[in-house]
Amino acid sequence: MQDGNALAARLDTGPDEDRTAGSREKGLNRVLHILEFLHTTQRAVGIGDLAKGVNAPRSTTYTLVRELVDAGLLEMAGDGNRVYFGKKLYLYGMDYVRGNDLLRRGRQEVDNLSRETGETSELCMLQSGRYTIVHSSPGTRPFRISSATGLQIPLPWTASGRLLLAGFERAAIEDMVSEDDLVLPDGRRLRLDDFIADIATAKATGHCITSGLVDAYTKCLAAPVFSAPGKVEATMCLVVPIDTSEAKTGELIALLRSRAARLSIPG
Amino acid sequence: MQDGNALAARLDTGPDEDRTAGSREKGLNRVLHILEFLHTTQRAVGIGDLAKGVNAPRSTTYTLVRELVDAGLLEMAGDGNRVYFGKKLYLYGMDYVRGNDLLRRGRQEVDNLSRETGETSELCMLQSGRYTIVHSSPGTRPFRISSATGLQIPLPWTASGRLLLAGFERAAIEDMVSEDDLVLPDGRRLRLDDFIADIATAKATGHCITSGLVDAYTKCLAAPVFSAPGKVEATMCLVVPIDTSEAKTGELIALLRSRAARLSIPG
DNA sequence: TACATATGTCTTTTGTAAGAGACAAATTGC
DNA sequence: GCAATTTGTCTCTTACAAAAGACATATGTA
Repeated sequence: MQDGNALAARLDTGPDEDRTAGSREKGLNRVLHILEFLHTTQRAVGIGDLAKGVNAPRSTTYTLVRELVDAGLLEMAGDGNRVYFGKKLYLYGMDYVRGNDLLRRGRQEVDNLSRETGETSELCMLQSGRYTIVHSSPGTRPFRISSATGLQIPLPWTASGRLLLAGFERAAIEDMVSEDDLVLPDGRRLRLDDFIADIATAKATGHCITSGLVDAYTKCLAAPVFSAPGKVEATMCLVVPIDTSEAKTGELIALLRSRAARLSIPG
Repeated sequence: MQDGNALAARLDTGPDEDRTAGSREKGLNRVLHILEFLHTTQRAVGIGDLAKGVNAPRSTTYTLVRELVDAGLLEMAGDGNRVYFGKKLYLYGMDYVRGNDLLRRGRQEVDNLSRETGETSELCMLQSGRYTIVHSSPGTRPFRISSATGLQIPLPWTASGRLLLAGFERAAIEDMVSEDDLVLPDGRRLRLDDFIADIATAKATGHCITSGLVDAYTKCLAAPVFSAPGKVEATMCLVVPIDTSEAKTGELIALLRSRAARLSIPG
């Protein structure tokens, strides 16, 4: 079977995830990798590069790409031998939005919030154990704090991450957080226990503030959106300069909390 | 979807093209059918029903659904045994929008147009040989003319359809239009030659108006968006009451044309 | 209470799709 | 000009995924 994979052998309990690529992968898996790869590149990619990128045989990649293009999930990009996401995915995505009150209203609230405050605002969710920026609206500051929609960031780097994990057991949290996730961009290393303590605090206070975690210049304020009592379904957050005054920060947190509460299912 | 329409084009060396569902279908095909099925239902579906809906074995369906849910393309809906589109599809869809100037700006223009005119406005494109409403913005009229985004309508029923086919040869048009497509909702039957003549007219005049085609109460005004000289990439259209005056119609057509021109690639 | 119909999981079989590799035709670069 | 690389298509083999079906619960309904 999995002969000599460099990674440590796992107890069979784990649904051992992300293998970069194996021999004779299932077609569907290859497709999932292709989509994920295009999501990370954020641009049209040549089929050859795509094959390299997902570590799949060229012949297989050609076949799959053709099928996906025929189905409309992918489209050939302008010059002719590059592919990117297709209209079908856009349509399915809109279906998702339509069927999802929280997302639809959340997008609206986020847009409002960033317009009112002038700060970058985001709607965040847990996406199969990963922190995901589902929608973001840039502030009006000259230095835009960029964070693309769909970006996946380690949970411990964010204020939202602390809130999103509020309902989980320690074991579940350990599963979702890898060793690497605890290392901040500047090299500092969080202790897992500290992180878990932060989560408890966030749960208790009903909001979370982190300073200078992903970068040295910003503070992140987050408030939870509940889908049921105690169940954090999403968070709204604001990204503000790290030197924002105490008073102003408090004001923003209050605003944020009230908006997030609006989105929550009453209960 | 390209399923068992009796009149599938046999131009290419189709080995054994698509049947509604054969035995031992490829997993990827099953997935494509599942997605398309969910798109038509527009709601969460039980796995059993899903299996019936796409005419796939239950065991296979369970397996595929689990994989898709794990991947985030589908999500289990609230009550527990229903599935619908997942966040990943939304994210990919947003990627598509981001990488597609025309769509991004087109959505904007459509929203503006319907706000300014009070009429329902739509952005339409050809989606693998099918007419597709890519974005629509409802007007302010009490009787909303509903037409969901992503809805697929036979090309001959629409004004946009006549413009979208402007660049194609007769043979290509015949391939895209089935006999059934020529039968209007009220039972009337268009002649293919008339339709093709309409297309030529639309191409020549640079816009198209149809009255009482899909229903007896509305008129549809459409203008082309060009991605290159002569190449119609999309259309913008307005849906107005059928008794809208000549003068008002002319006004709206002029507005529509100018907005569509804005979207076109200059050239 | 039985009786029927759905849900979810597993095991076994076999038809076939994924992959290796050869090939011609473009596209590069020197 | 001639190599070196990349692109797109095609053929053949076999590892393995799709399907059938048995099984153990639910859920419904007469």
